[in-house]
Amino acid sequence: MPDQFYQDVYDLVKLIPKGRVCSYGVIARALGHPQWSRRVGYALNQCPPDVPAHRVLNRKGLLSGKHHFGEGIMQQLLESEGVKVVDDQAVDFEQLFWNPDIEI
DNA sequence: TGAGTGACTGTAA
DNA sequence: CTTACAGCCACTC
Repeated sequence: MPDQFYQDVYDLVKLIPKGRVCSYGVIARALGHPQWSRRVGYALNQCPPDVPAHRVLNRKGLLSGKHHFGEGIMQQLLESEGVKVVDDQAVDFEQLFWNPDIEI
């Protein structure tokens, strides 16, 4: 049976604008489950090709999932979209942050 | 069934 | 401001 939460995660991540970033907890909260952040990570672990999971970071702006993308792939994707990454962290993370509750 | 692990977060110090 | 701890859910062995 399809997992609706996973689908909702994918749909929301697809809505993240190019060059913007978001966090697992915010996505979980936007879907009505503030404490399912770890589940969001598992959902993104399925990693469908049409889901820009590289725009999803942890709350510190750290590229938690870079290891799952491959060596340097996640950072390279972010850099190509204009998001500068230094020491596995997004520069101006707060400024680039995309809040689905407000900008949806 | 229970223990361990992980792409997390909020709060306390 | 950073670091440390506890809580949270799902999956695997």
